[in-house]
Amino acid sequence: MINRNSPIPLYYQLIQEIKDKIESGVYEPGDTIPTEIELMEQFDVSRATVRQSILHLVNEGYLRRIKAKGTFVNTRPEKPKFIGTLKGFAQEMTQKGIAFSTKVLEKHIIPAPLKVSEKLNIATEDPVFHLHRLRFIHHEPVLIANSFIPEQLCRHIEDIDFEHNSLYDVLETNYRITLHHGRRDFEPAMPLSAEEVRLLGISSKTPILYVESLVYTQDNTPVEYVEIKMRGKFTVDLIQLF
Amino acid sequence: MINRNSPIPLYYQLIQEIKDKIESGVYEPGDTIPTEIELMEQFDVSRATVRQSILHLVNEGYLRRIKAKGTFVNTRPEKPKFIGTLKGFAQEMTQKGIAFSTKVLEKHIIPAPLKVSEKLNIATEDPVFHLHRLRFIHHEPVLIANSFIPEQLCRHIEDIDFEHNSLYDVLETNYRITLHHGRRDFEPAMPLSAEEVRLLGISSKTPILYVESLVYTQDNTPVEYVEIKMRGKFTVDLIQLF
DNA sequence: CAGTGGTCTAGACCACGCT
DNA sequence: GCGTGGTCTAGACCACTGA
Repeated sequence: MINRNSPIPLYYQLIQEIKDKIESGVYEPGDTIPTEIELMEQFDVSRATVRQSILHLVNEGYLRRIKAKGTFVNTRPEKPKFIGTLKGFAQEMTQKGIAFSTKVLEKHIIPAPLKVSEKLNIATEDPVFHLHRLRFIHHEPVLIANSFIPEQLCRHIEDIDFEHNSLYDVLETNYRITLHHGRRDFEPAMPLSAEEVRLLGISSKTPILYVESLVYTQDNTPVEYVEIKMRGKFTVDLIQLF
Repeated sequence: MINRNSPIPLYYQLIQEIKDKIESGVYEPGDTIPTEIELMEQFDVSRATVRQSILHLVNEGYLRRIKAKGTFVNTRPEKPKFIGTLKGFAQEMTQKGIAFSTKVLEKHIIPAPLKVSEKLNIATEDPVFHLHRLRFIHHEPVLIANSFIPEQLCRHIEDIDFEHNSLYDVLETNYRITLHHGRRDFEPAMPLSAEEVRLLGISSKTPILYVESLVYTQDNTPVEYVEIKMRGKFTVDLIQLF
């Protein structure tokens, strides 16, 4: 079951083995999985390796450990309540048949600022591609996006015309980078700079929506970190306390 | 700096050391911390112990590691955007000067159901105290709460009168359990059972607010898992896309 | 008392970034 | 080529649970 000649680390293979058995129902929620000793023998690896695998799965919420009792299977973590699709602005608009356009404000390789380097898990000052765009719907400015991509993943991307090409298309087509998953954080905010107010054509007292997004490839490499500021209004009916 | 006679594990002492230096600014965001080898020598522990400490801090977002480059300090994670206070219903109401009352529907030690055992990090079927309450404001039923607490933490709690005592007060006063932090998840829902509809005096088509809450002591021991269903309405002005 | 997970040590080899 | 973190081994002792 475990292949020692594979370039895939043993602990990672073991994670997959256990995950598979959980997802396929061999191990059911509430069951204990085999003890560390048993797993050592089954897969002929050291205890430290077994522990590395198990602790990883505990961190991901698949398992919980109780001292002197065993390692228990959790119910599959529910999907996040609000799942968005991993679409870019262009895709979204095209799909809805909405006319849009893009103006590129900035397009350079720069040394990664601290915050960006943290998000992309690279060293501060490592080169990143910075793409700063203003996007329009029906000729109305609605959205400012600041994207950052490690330059290592996309050499010479700064030569591409992003007024007529979508970023996600370019990543997929030119660099064979397929985005796999990601996370977006939404937060209401007030415009921070006069430039934002000017670009979006709003008053400095208009609240905007601030979105931070980080997307990854299948193997969990961070690809794009993007900060979006957009205007508009949105009403949600929530439920209330009193 | 590290005390080998302390009952506190070495790796945990080391975590505190590093965290302190981050929080006090000795290590600044973007800096590298000492290498694993250097930390081994500084604190005279093995590399595995150093790694255990560092990986813990990576998991908590304090550090990030970049192979062949080093271990970097992240900017302090911002506080969650919406911080609530860790108050119970009774405290909240008293503070606002609102008249409220409580009816206990159920009060027993039971074997922990699967979901509860996972939340409280105990084994399924381990004994837990189950408290099922209906709470009123101005004699109107508004809230159903199902609380679960590991029985090990609160022996004989089932003998206490919870119509005139608040749960959090009892935990603090009788059991010396001080709640330290927690998390609440809010979610709109429809009433699931006829009982809920009846108890809350609502129609089965009225949406309700479903809240899951898990609170911990300072040392991260889960104390109370509670599921709340409440009625009411709530309007939030969010910002909107288009 | 045996078995579990929790902690810890002292080694080893590797891939990778830098210079 | 040197130094970094990444992976891995083969031991050890402990505290706690449950029979």
